[in-house]
Amino acid sequence: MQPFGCILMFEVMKRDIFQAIADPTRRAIIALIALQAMTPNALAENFHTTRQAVSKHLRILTECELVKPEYRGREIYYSLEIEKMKEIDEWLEQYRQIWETRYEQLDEVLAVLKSQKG
Amino acid sequence: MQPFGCILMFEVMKRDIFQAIADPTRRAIIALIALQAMTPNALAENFHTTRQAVSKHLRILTECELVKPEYRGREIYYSLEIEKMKEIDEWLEQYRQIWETRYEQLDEVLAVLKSQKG
DNA sequence: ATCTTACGAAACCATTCGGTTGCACTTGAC
DNA sequence: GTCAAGTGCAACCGAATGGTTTCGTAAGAT
Repeated sequence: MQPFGCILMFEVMKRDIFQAIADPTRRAIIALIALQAMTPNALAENFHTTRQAVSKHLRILTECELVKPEYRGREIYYSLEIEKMKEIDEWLEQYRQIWETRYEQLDEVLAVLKSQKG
Repeated sequence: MQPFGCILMFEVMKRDIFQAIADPTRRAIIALIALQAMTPNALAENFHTTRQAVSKHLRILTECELVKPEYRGREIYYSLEIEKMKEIDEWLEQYRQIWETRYEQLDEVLAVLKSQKG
C-alpha cells in the first residue's frame, strides 16, 4: 500500500463545477471554508452526516479544484480556491448583460413617462 | 454535534436552482432561449436527445421558475426568466467580495515591491 | 511499544437522474 | 368529421448520487 502523505490521494479528474455546487451540503462546506481552512472532522460537526460523507464531498470539490488540501501533521486543512468561483461568475456574465440591458430599457421608459407627466 | 439547521435552512424549495443548472443540457437550453423563446420541438433539434427528454428538462427549469411557458395555439414557447438568474449572482456576491479583497491586497503588495525597487 | 486520533478507500444500499418508448390530449388543417 | 402536428405524462431502465459501515494506514500521545 502507498504511504499516506506523499501520493496524490485524490485522482486528478475533471469535474463539472456546476455539478459540484449543486449539492446543498457542498455549498455549505464552501461557505464554511471560505472563512477559514477547516479539517474534515471540524466540517462534519456542522452537518447531520458522518465525517466520511463530508470527505466524499471534499473529494468532489477537490477534483474540480474548488477546494485545496493542506497537509499539516495528521490533519488536512481544506481551503477554498476562490479563483475557481470566478468561472461561475464568467458564465453568469452573459446573462448579467441581458438583465442590465433590460434595466436600461426600463429606465428609458420611466424617463419618458416622467417627461410626459411633467 | 452542532445544532443542525443553521446552514441548510434554505434548502426547502421544491426545486433548487443550483441543481437545475447542474446539467449541461439544461444550461444549453438556457443559453438558447435567452436569445429568443423556443418550442420544445425547436429546442430538441439542437440536441442529440428526444423531444420528451427536452420536455423533462423544461419541466425542471419551469419548476424552479428559471423558465416561463407561453401557450400559443398548440405550441408552447419557453422563455428565460432572467430575474431568476440573479439568485445565482446574489449567492456569488459573498465570494466576489472575497476575491476582490484579495486583489486589493495583491495590488498593495505590488505597490510596495515597486516602491522598494525604484 | 502501544494506544488514540485523523483521515481516505472500499463495499454496499436506497434514491435520484437522465434517457427512451408508448400513450393520451389538444390544436389546427383538410 | 378526420387526420396530422405539438405537447405532456407515465412506466420503465441503466447509471450516477449521497449516504453508511467497515476497514487500513499515518501521525501524534502516553
